[in-house]
Amino acid sequence: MSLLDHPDARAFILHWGEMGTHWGTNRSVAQIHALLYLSDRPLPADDIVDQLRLARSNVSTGLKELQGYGIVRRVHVEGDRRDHFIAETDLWEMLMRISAERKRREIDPTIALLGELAGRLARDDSAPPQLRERVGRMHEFISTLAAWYDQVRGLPKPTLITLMKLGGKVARFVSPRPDKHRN
Amino acid sequence: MSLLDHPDARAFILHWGEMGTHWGTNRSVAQIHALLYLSDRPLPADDIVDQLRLARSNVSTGLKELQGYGIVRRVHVEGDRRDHFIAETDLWEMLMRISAERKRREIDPTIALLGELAGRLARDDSAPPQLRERVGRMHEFISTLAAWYDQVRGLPKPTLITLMKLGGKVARFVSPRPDKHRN
DNA sequence: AAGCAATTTCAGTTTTTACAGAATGGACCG
DNA sequence: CGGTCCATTCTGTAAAAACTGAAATTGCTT
Repeated sequence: MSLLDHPDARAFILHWGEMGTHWGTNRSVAQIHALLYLSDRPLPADDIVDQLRLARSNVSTGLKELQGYGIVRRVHVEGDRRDHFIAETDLWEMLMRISAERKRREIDPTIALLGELAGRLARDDSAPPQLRERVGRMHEFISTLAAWYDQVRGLPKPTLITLMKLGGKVARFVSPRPDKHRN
Repeated sequence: MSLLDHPDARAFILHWGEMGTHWGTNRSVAQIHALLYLSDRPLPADDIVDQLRLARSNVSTGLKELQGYGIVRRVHVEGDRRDHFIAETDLWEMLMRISAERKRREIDPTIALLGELAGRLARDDSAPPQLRERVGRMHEFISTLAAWYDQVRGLPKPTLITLMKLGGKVARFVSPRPDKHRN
């Protein structure tokens, strides 16, 4: 008896798949992830094929991608030769891993490029001034965000959760005198 | 003389366009945005067409989308009947608007759906226990993130910038005793 | 080391998305 | 009002992405 027989599980998986298409993967990958997230036991690729009606090859690729993000892992199941897969169920962990990986793949190279452009423009007298300024600001801005992310990411999970629950109240701790920095 | 004649401007726009494809819009929209961001004066749609070599219709659609995110606005230019457009140059503002809009369009409906599913599952005795639990957790998790976002978003910009620069040091303010909450 | 089961890779197809050009709509001017 | 200038919407096409099924590879098992 399959999870997908339950209409709410089905709704979850369909929605998750749709979300995927807006957030950087394709439907299949997100659906595979959703299915594994809901499953209470490791699933072999074939089960995923059956439940989601995808081609075997597609599932293989999807699993590889999910493993690349570190949110799915292969496990061995007693008495079965086939690989089985389980999803990370700690949602903090999941979020952290996805964001770390996307930063690595997309943000870091962007920062590198912006740094290069900003550097060159700073020395280029013929460059339009607003070009120099705007590229420079973009570089600085994204670098600042990235640095913040790296630091916060390093905090212990319980601290993060506490901070999160604090919400806007963290503002109490910063001096009410705004600095003059402008981004 | 066009911005795109400058190789660094060109590189910026091309890269930004590429980023767009990974972060929820298409290349054209992101390129239009990049061009406006770099421009020191309001541009009419025709100029965008000429510089980026896009169809007029495409530029029209792209501008509409960017205005939908609130990061581009129409301005009137003295003695010219045509609409002109400028991009938000405050990057904080830009980030805030994009994230607020995406939350509104994608996250909020997801929370609503998850709430519905979680509610129904809680009452459904026949539901597999891990299904109930996992959907419930996902709902709780995303709701918490969203609430955090809404609160932080409301803080004055200078406070946000200060907090950001503090980075991991904010952790100093939270008691080192971890709570037992698990997400 | 041959045979089998499972997985991955690859080439071709389908589906989806982005785009151009044509057609339509609307404001302003004479 | 009729014409011109812009902007937008619509429709078919081109480009890109996702997916399939077949072939190739890996690696276990005897």
